[in-house]
Amino acid sequence: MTTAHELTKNQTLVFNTLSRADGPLSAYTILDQLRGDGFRAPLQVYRALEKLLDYGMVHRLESINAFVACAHPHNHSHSHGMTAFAICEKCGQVSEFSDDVITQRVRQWTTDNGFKQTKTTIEIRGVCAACGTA
Amino acid sequence: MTTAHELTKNQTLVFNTLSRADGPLSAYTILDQLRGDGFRAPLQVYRALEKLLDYGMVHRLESINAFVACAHPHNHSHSHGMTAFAICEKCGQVSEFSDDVITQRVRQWTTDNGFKQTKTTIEIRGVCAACGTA
DNA sequence: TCTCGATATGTGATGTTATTACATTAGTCA
DNA sequence: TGACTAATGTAATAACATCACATATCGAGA
Repeated sequence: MTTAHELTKNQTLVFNTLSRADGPLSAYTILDQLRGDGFRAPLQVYRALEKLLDYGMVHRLESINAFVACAHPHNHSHSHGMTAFAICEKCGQVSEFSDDVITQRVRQWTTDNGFKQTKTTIEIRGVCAACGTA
Repeated sequence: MTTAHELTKNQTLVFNTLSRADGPLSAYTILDQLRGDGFRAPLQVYRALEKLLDYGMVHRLESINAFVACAHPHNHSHSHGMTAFAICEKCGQVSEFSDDVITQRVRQWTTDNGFKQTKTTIEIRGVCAACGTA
């Protein structure tokens, strides 16, 4: 299951950019950071992101149109659980967590309602502890 | 508590458009539907939506950049739990529900982590019962 | 080796979503 | 009236994402 994916050149560049960043980046920010490496067009970024999302190495934050490297790189122990994100609106930091009870309750609802789930987004917006006390 | 908000002309037009729709609409779709009523620019829609979101009469679906009239018109009191949405990718129908356990678990995490939550998004993408059996 | 097919890449144009900036209008109230 | 506030009108632009088409790269057979 946990295959180590061979990344292509562009995928590697995009993934490294996200890994080095200390918060989520938009596709266009990634593009700008990779101009020096020959990137010229948005599609180069979006295509790489698509694969990285497939591989589970990157997450998309729907509520801010941004992307972030997965916080649990080689640990897929939570891979059948849904991942939730807490996004600080002050500093931009994202905390990733997974809660079995939430996963369970969502599954409960989908089962009860015959809904075939493909992807679930859970994003909490607010102010993180560090920014809240500052 | 549940104040009936006086809606302005544009807010009323936008809200009625969303209410009549049998699924979520994008801001630009709303705009097109209201051209006959004098709407000319996106901002007219976005400004109305902003207020309607404030009033809790409309929800924004982050994962599809669209808006939908609240399914529970009367008691929109914020003290109730977080609202989750199941969005069918076949027919576009949205089911709105609220789960106390999920609300509880999210609050638990935010409390434990000193995160001051302002807004939470829970969106399930997939195929609804009707489309799944069809 | 050559050719085929699959995958990856390059590039410009276009489509879609959202905001900024500034002008105008309408209602409230001292 | 005048001054203040909320709502509206409009153009331009910013931000996010995809389409269409050309080219390149690489591995599996003939």
